[in-house]
This record gives sequence, C-alpha cells and structure tokens, in this order.
Amino acid sequence: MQKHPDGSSPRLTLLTLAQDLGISRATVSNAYNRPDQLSAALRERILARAAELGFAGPDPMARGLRRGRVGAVGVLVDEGLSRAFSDPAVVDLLDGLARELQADGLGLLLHAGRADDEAALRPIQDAAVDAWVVLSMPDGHPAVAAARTRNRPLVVLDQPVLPGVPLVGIDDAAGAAAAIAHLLALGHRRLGVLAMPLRPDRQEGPAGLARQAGATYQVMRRRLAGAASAAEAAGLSWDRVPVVESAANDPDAGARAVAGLLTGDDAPTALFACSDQLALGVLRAARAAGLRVPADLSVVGFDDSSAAPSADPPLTTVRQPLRDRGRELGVLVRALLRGETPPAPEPAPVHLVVRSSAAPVGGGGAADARG
Amino acid sequence: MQKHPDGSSPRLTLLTLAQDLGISRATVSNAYNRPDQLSAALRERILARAAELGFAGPDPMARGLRRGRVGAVGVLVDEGLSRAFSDPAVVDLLDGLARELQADGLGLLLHAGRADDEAALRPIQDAAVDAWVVLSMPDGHPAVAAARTRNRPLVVLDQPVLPGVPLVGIDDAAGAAAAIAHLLALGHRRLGVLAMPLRPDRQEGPAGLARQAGATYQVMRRRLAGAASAAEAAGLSWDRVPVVESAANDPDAGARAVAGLLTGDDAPTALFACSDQLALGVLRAARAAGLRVPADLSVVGFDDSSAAPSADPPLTTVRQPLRDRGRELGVLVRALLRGETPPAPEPAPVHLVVRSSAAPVGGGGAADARG
DNA sequence: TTGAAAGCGCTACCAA
DNA sequence: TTGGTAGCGCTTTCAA
Repeated sequence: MQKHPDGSSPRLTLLTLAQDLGISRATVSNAYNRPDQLSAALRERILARAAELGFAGPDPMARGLRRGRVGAVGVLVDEGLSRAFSDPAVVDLLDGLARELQADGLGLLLHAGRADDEAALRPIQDAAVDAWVVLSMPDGHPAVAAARTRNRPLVVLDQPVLPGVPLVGIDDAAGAAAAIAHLLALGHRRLGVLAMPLRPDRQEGPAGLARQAGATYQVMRRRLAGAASAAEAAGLSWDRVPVVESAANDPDAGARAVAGLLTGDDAPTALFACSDQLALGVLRAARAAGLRVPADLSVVGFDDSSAAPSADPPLTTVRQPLRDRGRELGVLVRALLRGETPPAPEPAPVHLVVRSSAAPVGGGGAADARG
Repeated sequence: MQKHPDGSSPRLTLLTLAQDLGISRATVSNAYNRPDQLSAALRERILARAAELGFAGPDPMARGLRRGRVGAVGVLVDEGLSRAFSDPAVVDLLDGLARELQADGLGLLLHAGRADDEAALRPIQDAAVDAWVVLSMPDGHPAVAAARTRNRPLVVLDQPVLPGVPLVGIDDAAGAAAAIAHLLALGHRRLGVLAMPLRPDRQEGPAGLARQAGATYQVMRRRLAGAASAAEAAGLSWDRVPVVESAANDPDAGARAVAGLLTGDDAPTALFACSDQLALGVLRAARAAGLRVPADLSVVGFDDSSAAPSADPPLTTVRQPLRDRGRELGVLVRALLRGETPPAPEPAPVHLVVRSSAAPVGGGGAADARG
C-alpha cells in the first residue's frame, strides 16, 4: 500500500499530499473540511489519491490544536471504573450520554477520580477534552477541581453543586420521601435506612445525626433529609430511625452493612435502601438471615435501574429517568460547546414504582422461615 | 483569581507566564516537564506564579501535537456502550485495562463501532488517541478498519484475528469442549447450544451448519468448533445438536432465543450457553417454562463473570481470567507505546468452574414442577 | 476556485 | 542552569 517511489516513507501530511498532487495544502484541507470550497472533481481526485497513499485525513492532534477542539468529552467517575460500571444505573446513564454526544461525533474519555492519589490528578488536568462531565462526586473532591482548571465547559450529574455550573439533578428529597411514605402507608413503623457512602472514607456502619449532617455526598444529604421529613411528618422521630451506611454503592457492601440491622427484637420491618444496588444487597442479606421479602421485611430501593424489575422479588423503587438524564447531560454539553448558555435544567421528576418487594406490615405472619 | 492588570484576559500560555516572570518560555516548559533542568527555587517560583494566575499547565493539545502523544487509548466496542457495559464480563475486563493504563496516566476513550452507519466512522478515524484496543469485534467490521488507518499501535481482544496485530485471546475451543465434556460426563446426551451472535445481523433462531461455518464472530466459530469436536469425540453427531443463535449477548435476547428449544419431547436435557449473559437468559427462560435447573435442565455458561456465582442457581461455567486479560491488554499497549515489540501473548488458560447449574441427567425425576 | 502565509502552544535540540 | 529557535500539522483569513 505505502507506495512511495523514493523508498523513504515520510509521515503523510496534508502538505505531502498537496505536493504529490501539485496543489496547495489549503485546498487539500478544504477537501476534508469544506467540500463547498473546491470543485467536486478536484475533491474527488484528492480523496482518491489520499486513499491510494494511505493518508487517513488531517491529523487529529494538529487539527485539535488549531481548532481548539479534540472531539472528546471527559467523564469523571468516582472511584474505579469497575464500581461505576457495575452499577446498571450508571451504565444506563452513560448510554444516554454517549448516544447524545455521538451526534457530534464526540467520544467519551473516562477518568477515575481516585481521591487518594495526589499525582493521579495530572492526567485529569492534562486530558485533551473539550468539556467535562462530572458523575456524582463528593464535595471537595480534588479530581473535580483538577477537571475545572482548564476552564472548559463542565456539567455535573447530581453532585457536587457548584456555583455557576449546570447541574442535572433530580428531586432527591421528594424521592426519598415517597419511599418512606410508601412504607408508612403500608403500616410500617419500625423503619431503617441503608445509605450509600456519606463521605469517601469507606466508613461502614450506623450513621448518627452528626455523620448524616456531615455528608459530603450531597445526594445522600438530600435523600436523608427527604426521608427524615417524611418520617417526622408521620410522627416518627428521625433520630430513632436507624441509618446504616454502606462502605460502597454495591450489593456486597450493602449486604455487609445491613446485616447487623436485620436481627434482634426491634429489627426494622421495612428498609429504605438509597439505591437499587444497595437494595439488592438487602435482598441478599435478608435471604442470608432467613427473612422473606416482603413477608418479613419490606424493601424499597432508589433508581429503578435495569436490575430492579428482574430482582427477586422485583424491587419497589423510586424511579428516575436514567437514560433521559444521560441524554440531558449530553444536550447541555453540546450547547455549552456551541457557546450557548443553556438555562439550568429543571430537576427530573421521580416517582415510586410499586413492585413486590414491599408489602403491608405483618403481612407474612411471624418470621418463622429460618433454619 | 484572573488578575491581569490591563483588563484584558489573554489566554494563558507558557509564553504569557514566561514574560510575566521575565524568563524564557523553554524554562517554564521545563518546570513542568523536566524538573531536573532548572533550579528547584526557580521551579517553585514558576509554579507558584502559575497557580496565582490560574495557569493549569501546558495545553494538552499543543503538547499532544508536539510530542505525538495525547494520553488516551481508544477502546472500540461492538454496538452501543449500553450492551457492552451491561455485560459484567466486559466491565471486569475494562477495569483491568483501565488500572493498567492508569500507571501511565492514560485515559480510555470509548467509541462504539456501529456497523450500520458509514458516517459514524469519521469520529473513530479522527479520534485523538495514542493507541487502540479493539474489544471483540466481528471480521470485516468497518470500525476496525477505521481505527487502523492512523497506523497507531493496536491490540485486539479475542477477535478479529488480524495479521501482525497482537491478540489477547483464550483457548475458546478448549473452553467450549470442557463445557460439553462436563455435560456428557453427567450423562446428558440430548444437548443444545445457545450461541452469541454469529454475525452482526441480529439474526435469531436455529443456526445450521452453514450459518455456523459462516460466522464472522471468530470467537463463536472457535467455541462451536470446540463443542463440536467434544460432542463427536463422544459419538454424538454434531449436526444433530441444536444450535440456537441469540440476536445479542444479553440475558433478554438469550431467553427469547432459547425459549423454543426448551419444550417438546426431545428438548435438550442440557444446554451450553456460550456466555454467562446468555446462561442467565437460559435460567430465566427455564423458569418461565416451569423447568427446574439443574433438575430438569442443566446449564453451563462461559466467562465466569461476576454474575455467575450469584446467579440462581450459581452457574457452572468456563472461567476465563477477565481482569487479568484486561491488564494484559494494558501491558501490551504500554509496551507498544514505548516502541517495543512485545511477543504475541499466550492464550490465557480457561477451566471449568463447577457450581450447581448442571447436574446428572434425570437427577430431578420427571419435569413435573410445572403449573 | 485556488493559493500564500500567519500562527495555534508547545517541546527538544543546541548553544551559552 | 538558562534561553533561542525550529518546527509538530493543521485551519483560516485574505488576496488572486
């Protein structure tokens, strides 16, 4: 393929091609970027010769430098990619985002924001991207600051709330309140809450009021606030509702964190898990403890991820439109990249989806399924 | 923050900073790239002033052009990101890859290789990446060709086999043979196979010998060949073993594809699903058909993805070291980027992991669990 | 419709 | 230890 008469193989560039054809470099550039700037015939000739020589078109980096655009949007995810992608909710959301960005030929450049490693920030600061999407990170995470240093357009999903930065959010408090209200309506009074991490310190176990108030994951602060107000509206004192924090937002961690809460005389009859991933963990822990769901224990999740309907039993959960929100992130990014200043989007609506993981209290008789 | 005396706010560059400090641009560059080329004191001064001015360091694109490196590795996935990432096997693999690349500060630039759209190829060809990783794509996929046009280092996972291109593979035939052998050893004689797509045409249903032979997904060709040889070694004629093709590698599609195979007098007593995703679909379809697994139907999967052990029942499956393979891809990419020519890696070992989705034939008596 | 020329911002070589 | 300088390959005015 590489037919170059003189044996050498100089890197193919616009200039090489132009000289080969005896025309100007600008014209070759136009063949790729502004077809209307030259005759169709000439353009054909150029493209044909390019194919012949194996020239793939203008160099992406040089073009990027000149135009100030690379065709990539950075995505900052909390912790490793592994945990992020093993959450079906994240996957759905990313899918919506990717689809929307595809319209402009933009790819997704993934970077994990490991908080522990100061040196891991450089790759983020030095990433060649046109914009950043921050996917649900805690307050004060250094990776977010690193992503901001270039002053590129930036959009946040859920958290952190940053002044002047478009946020694609939902009404977390209302969602959590709906979950609690549902459990209360089913007659439950001994409630429990399984929370996602409140801070990125991997702490696990009971989370008192102080810990709750100090949450740097704002989503959790909002959801707990919503849950609290719903509980108190029903006359339940929030400080008597056990809140257990999971070390991570995955089923294993959730099961581990909640295990201790499930036994004992005053164990909750109903649990609000702040994500479907955690709810899955509750299901697992309940099974391990010999509890039937929903007969012995009612569970409500949050997200309505694709795992929710096929869980066993199918999860009653708070639905948020994940794919749409991903798309909305993409719409915002595209607008920002066009130089527009889109209005701050409204929080997306959430609502309870009733399946079969929550039932009236005492509906299954005593918990005698053990052993 | 943007303190610029003369009101204007010219884009901050190395030169700006250099002039501000009354030193040369090269020295500022060195402060970032070769700390040993200047005194620690001067470097400190430069960095401090940069922070003061809000200069984030050398521009990634300009640096990319100059160095010929952007710090991103392209990842080409088949179809949309959604399907790719909803497969736990892919997620584990990507996690291994990302971790390995992180050592060099490389991010992952995701691009979906939609075969249908000729214009969708430009973003791939024009992506600013230092290398490409092709994740299990079919023969002749135009996106792979697009990724190759820049002559950047390229590494393939599983398929397609490309001359001169490092391939990180496994012994697919041996894995499939082990699965079939296991079922045969359990006494099963009426076998069936649920295949991943054989071609990217979303065809679903029985796949005859011709279709099997024409598979452009080489992984499937290899696995079917392995299965066939194991079957024939036991005296079973392969053309009597029903092979059903799924339209996609996900549980839903798998359940849909296999449903018809599960009923009838001569329905298989054992099924080899060519991926865990598909095996999950079989489990679902079996339940829908009132069949108990493994009593009425034995199932063996492939991958040992993180979904396998927690399936109900836990999947007997062929294990491949996903995370390690992801890491190996990363190792190869890094070596290639260093200009080395690493030896073609050995196929990773696979072996059967026996859990409880496969049992001796007839072990559960007649299939009387229906209704 | 085509071409000439001016940088985009940076790094790496070489000289001081 | 510091600085001058030559491009990396391209796009885009502007003029022909």
